[in-house]
Amino acid sequence: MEEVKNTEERSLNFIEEIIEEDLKNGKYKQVLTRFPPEPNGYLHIGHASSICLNFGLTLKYPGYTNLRFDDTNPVTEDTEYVESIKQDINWLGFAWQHELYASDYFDQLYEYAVTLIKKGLAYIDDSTSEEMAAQKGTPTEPGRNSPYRNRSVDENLDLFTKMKAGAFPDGSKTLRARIDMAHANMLMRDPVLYRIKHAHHHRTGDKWCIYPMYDMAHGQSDSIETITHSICTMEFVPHRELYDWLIEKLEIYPSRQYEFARRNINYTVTSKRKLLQLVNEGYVTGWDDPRMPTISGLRRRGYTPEAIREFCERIGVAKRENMVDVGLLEFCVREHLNKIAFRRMVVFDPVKVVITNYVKKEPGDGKGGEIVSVENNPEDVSTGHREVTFSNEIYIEREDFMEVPPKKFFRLAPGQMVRLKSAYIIKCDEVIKDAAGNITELRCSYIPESHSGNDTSGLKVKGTLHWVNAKDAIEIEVREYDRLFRVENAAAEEGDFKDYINPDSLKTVKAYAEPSLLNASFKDHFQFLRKGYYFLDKDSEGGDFIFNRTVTLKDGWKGEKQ
RNA sequence: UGGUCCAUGGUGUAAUGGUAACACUACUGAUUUUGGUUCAGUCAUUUAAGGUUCGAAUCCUUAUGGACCAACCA
Repeated sequence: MEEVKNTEERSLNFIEEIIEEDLKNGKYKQVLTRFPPEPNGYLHIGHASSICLNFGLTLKYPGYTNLRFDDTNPVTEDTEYVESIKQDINWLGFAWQHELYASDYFDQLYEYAVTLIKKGLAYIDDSTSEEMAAQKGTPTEPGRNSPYRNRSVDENLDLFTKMKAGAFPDGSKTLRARIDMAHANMLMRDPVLYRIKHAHHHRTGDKWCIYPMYDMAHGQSDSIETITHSICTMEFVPHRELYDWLIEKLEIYPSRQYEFARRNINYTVTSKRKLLQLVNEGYVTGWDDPRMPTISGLRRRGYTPEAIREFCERIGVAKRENMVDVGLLEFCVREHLNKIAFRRMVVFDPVKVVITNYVKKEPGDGKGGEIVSVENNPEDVSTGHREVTFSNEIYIEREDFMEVPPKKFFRLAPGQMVRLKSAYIIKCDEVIKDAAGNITELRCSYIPESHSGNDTSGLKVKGTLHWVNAKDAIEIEVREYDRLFRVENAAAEEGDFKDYINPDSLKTVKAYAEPSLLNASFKDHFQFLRKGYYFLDKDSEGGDFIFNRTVTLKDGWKGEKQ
């Protein structure tokens, strides 16, 4: 008898609940969302959450998602950012329905402003920003009306036309909504709708010298595109009242705004302002520095879109303050990379091992040695095997040998045996040191019957080491990255957040690798056995091979602590 | 001292008035030719106090704690 399949449906997040309700009661037939970045910086892991949410929703429900650049502030925006944002969204695996810009709507937005003026709901204010701030009041005290608040509709229309025509200098006038200077919501105290900026816009060039503010553009753009669910982060909650007010007064399509809590991740910062500082002040090499939490940084570091999407899925969507452990992101990337990464052997800090009783001459290269076969990925047998040369001189990791080993040291030590991955079991017979007492060489003997795959020695060893053949190992550069900050939440610490940067976030080392790494490409992710996951860096060129450490392997060994 | 939003293990989410669930982390143990992977197990009376109810994480009240709001930024 077949058991009833217990397909435990993943529970819905609060936005999905709203959508399912809207769909069920016929409020909408399809769901339209938008991802609205401002092209003034690169996308980061926090944006990935929003991207996965917005695009994910319309993959799950009928409808589509627009990409809309919120480009209403020409002085900070640039096409470089537009290009990087498009690339990052694509790389994450999402496709937008329409590529749009708030600046596409500047003419319409201007008409909306005129409508408000005609309705007596907006006026031209000559107050300076300081005067305006003084009039604004505080959260606990009401504000005062601007002396320009009661200009006639005709005068306002005339002034606004002249503003558009360029008759006034920057900052000399604004268009303000006429709402209520005593409103409990500070944003409703006659917010600025348009300001004068004689600045070149990345799309509209010099056509405009007045630009709408966020509140005058965002909801209206949503409305023009008939976005049904306009999803943003919690800091926009107070804006919702203004969002709704403008839609109501303008009598346009009623898009609705919903807010969720932005995701904070420990040991990093996700604020475009702070990330820009790190870039501009040289703390990192660029927006795509592998230490950056940007999508481009993560990509360069070796993260995969699958891992990032899985991460966003796992952290979910909610409204409460949060601080996600970066360990979860690392788990997600290890989980994916474990399935797809090619295993390779690389020795970082080599110590030479001479196998004194090894006399094989094959395969006849004159140096002695043989070829062993090593699986490319034990998690995926379809990836097959590769050939690696073995000889009487190899390198192993210096830390894999201890002259006086602690209790559960399963690696090499005098008189102790270990297996060399996919090759033989060896035993350490003698330790050679230089005058200063540094170990320069380990003399070992191997067990001829212990060849991997057809071991008849009957020996059982606890440890298996990675190694490279000293006679053909290639030299590579490895960039070992660690968390960018020493503290979980640098932004919340005393003083400048940059004081908490981890000075050891990058260590560049030389390492010795098996020659198969010469074929590495940007399509491949690697696991350097017993070390971590690595990805070719774009700085590699000519004969240079540079690898970024994506993440270490989980290390279950407690070390020497007894 | 105004308004708004939020409060469930160390972390992130679930439970939609009916036995607090899942994942990550951590710690045990098993398996392993990666101290990886895999597998098994351990870790909370839901911020507090009242109330409604046969029954409350869920509804109500109060308190407490946190976040956000006074750019011509978004």
